[in-house]
Amino acid sequence: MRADAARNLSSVLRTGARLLAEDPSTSMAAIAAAAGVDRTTVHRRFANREALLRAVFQAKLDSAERVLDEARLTEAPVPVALHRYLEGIIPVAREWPVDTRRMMQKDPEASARREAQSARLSTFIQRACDEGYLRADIDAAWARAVLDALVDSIAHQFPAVDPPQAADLVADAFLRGLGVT
Amino acid sequence: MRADAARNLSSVLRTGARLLAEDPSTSMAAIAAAAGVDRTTVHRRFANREALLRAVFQAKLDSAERVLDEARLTEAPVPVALHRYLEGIIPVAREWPVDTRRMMQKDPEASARREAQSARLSTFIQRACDEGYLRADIDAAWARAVLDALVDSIAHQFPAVDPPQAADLVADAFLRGLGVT
DNA sequence: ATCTACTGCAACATCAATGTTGCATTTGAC
DNA sequence: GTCAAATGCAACATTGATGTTGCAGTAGAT
Repeated sequence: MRADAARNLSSVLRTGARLLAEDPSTSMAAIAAAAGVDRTTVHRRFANREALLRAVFQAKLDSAERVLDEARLTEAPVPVALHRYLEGIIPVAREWPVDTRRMMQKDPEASARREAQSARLSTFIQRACDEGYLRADIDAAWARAVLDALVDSIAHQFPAVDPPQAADLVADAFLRGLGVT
Repeated sequence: MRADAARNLSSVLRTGARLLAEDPSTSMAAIAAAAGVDRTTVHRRFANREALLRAVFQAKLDSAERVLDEARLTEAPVPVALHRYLEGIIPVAREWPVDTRRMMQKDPEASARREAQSARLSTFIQRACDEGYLRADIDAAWARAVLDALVDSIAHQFPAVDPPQAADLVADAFLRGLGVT
């Protein structure tokens, strides 16, 4: 039953993330039904609705953190790291489509983690500026926002584009749009 | 009192749009309180919560339609029309930050209007492709998504940037990112 | 000054979501 | 086969949001 429990928990989290992304006010009953488990089972795993949300956020943050680690944002050459980051983060955005910025306000711990990850990416963008991959007149914060927007767009509005091609599209639009080439 | 009523109604719509953008499940009580009117007054104006949402959407669609008209997307030169559209649509996005795509599912009439407006913009993007302002290998749907993403980003994450400068930033990133220049 | 429309306030009914508990049943581990 | 953990099911209490109504007060139009 250990295996069953783990499988169900994971299913609830993924289903919950999907439904909550479409409608943040989705009821726990709807999530439970979509995940194929009873409503009370969900309540036994997660004390509150907030606890469920926290678990979803944590799962997304875990995945994102792994991507940031493996992209080697501080060591690898900018174009290489950028592409590796994109190819990794786009599936994460698709699997956990919840908007972390909006929904984590009431979870200070998760917010702090998110801030830390955000800072890592901002540092990378700054490095791209410093090393001349972006035009000198480009504001780093704007560059950062553009990158996030492109990722969200390709991840959610073009789910059929596979990660490598999606990464190409985003990197191309980003480096051409704000870069020197 | 006609004047009072109209002013209060407008205030409720704007306040509601702002709160609903932050949290789509904001209660009518919270909206009424933020707008400085009694809860029952809101219920007297809008039969349902859905009616309130419809009114917000309609207000946004009205503003957006005016922008589309005045931009002369089919007649003016592409760069001119683009800039005029951006300078007009960014304030609209800021004043009505509600996400029309997600929240209008249950309002077929508003959805249809939104589709029509979306089609006008898509047609314009297609013209930009045909006239050589965008690279030949760029998918029109992707270009459209990029433009929307840039507008949302500058509108909501950089509220301090005034519309003309914001339009410059978006047009620059868009035309450089996907264009031939 | 009067009338009308609008508002705030209080009270009420309703409903959906949340969260809890007890019990029978299932299922994997040993 | 036995045991323990987990689940489904039904029932219940609680809470917050929604929507309604009656009444008194208020402000603008005439």
